[in-house]
Amino acid sequence: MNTFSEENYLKAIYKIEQTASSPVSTNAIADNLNTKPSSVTDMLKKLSDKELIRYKKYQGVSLTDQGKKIAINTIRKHRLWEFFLVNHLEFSWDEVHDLAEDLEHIHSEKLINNLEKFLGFPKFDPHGDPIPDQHGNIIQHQNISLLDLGISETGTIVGVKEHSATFLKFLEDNHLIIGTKVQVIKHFEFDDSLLVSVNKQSEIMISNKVSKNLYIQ
Amino acid sequence: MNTFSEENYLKAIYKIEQTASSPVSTNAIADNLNTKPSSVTDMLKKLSDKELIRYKKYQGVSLTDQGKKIAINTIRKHRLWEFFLVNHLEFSWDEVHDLAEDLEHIHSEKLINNLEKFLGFPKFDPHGDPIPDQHGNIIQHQNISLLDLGISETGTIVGVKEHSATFLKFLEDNHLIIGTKVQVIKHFEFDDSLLVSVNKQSEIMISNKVSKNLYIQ
DNA sequence: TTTGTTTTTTCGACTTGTCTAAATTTATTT
DNA sequence: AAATAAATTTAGACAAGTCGAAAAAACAAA
Repeated sequence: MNTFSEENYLKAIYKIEQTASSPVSTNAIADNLNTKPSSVTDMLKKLSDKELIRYKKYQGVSLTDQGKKIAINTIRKHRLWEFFLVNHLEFSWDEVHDLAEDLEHIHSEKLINNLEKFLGFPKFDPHGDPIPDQHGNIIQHQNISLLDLGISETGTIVGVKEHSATFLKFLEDNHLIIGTKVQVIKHFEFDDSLLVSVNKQSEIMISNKVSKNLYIQ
Repeated sequence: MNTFSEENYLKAIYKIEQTASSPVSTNAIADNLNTKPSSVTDMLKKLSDKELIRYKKYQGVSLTDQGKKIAINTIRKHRLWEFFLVNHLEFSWDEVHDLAEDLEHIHSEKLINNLEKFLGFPKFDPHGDPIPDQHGNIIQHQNISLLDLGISETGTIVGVKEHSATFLKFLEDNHLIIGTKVQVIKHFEFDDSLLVSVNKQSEIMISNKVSKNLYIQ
């Protein structure tokens, strides 16, 4: 069985692999985990010995199949717990991350599989991120942001790129939650802000920073 | 915030205080936690520095109000999680202990209070142990064992003293679960075994070891 | 290509929690 | 009360995970 710390490193490497290029650098991991490069190097040796990553000094790392499996399973737990907290325990989507960060390290396959069944096999967590199934299969995001929409085109909010509590609170305050129908009315080129119609009821000005962090379908 | 280990020590001290006499000895704690007396001494110093226990060398320990509060809160979490696992996630009462032992260390008051509400403010866990409320109040057990019942007296099983999986499985196999009505038919003095009527339907021979570990009301 | 900068690793150190072996204190027994 | 036994503590050691400072490697640039 792996430690909390090992799981966090594997998850970080997985996430960096998804966005940036492989192999993953020591500094990128340190940034992601708010730890120091020297600590990362130490852990990389350990993970390499366990054959959870491929690692050559100064060359960066990539996950092995086994490492990837653990990373995805950890993400699966995280997202199922988030779903549980929001849909059954009255948590809001901006306050579940840290708690799920702890719960994801509870080691019991039976627990997580039974929880998944109890929840009705949800496919997406409260932020619209896909929940991997028992075998590690994930529905991949399209990653179309609101910024990609042309004038008068419509879409539905299906996820967020940024997960900070402040951003999520902002969205909730402005009724830009998952499932909301939006239509781009105007695009102001000088700052890439958008005038958007929300659920055909109201209109709102959205900054570039917001629109690029909203996933649409 | 306290570490997992600190919480386990406080819980152990609390449990020993309940059964045996105060002050609690180093060896008793070591036995309870399957650790060595020298490790216990180290931790006692730490807990004493934090004023969670009263400790004088060679004199044993007792919990301070603050230490007791943490111990009870940890037990509260443990029992609420057990209730959740058995009543919502299809776990049986003999397989939840170790898992709850991990979940009880998740640090979030909101989580546990919302879980309690979701569960409908249960008063007893799956083994019949009382669940402390948010303020640390506990319904105290009567601790009448089946062995205390006289001939032809009846009672209802409300709890178990022993929590091992083997004992719990034995009880389940023999339909001696919480809520079962029992009546003592015969008492065999040579080995203190009992012939017991179960739910007025069947009769079963029960050894002394079993009867003294069943709580009745 | 030689110098300078950034990235990464090594080294020694610290914390937490554990252990064994030895020393000390308390308890028991004769 | 002295001797023995039991319980407890001390001391030194170890593993995990982290860090800062310094060395080494890789990269960039003049």
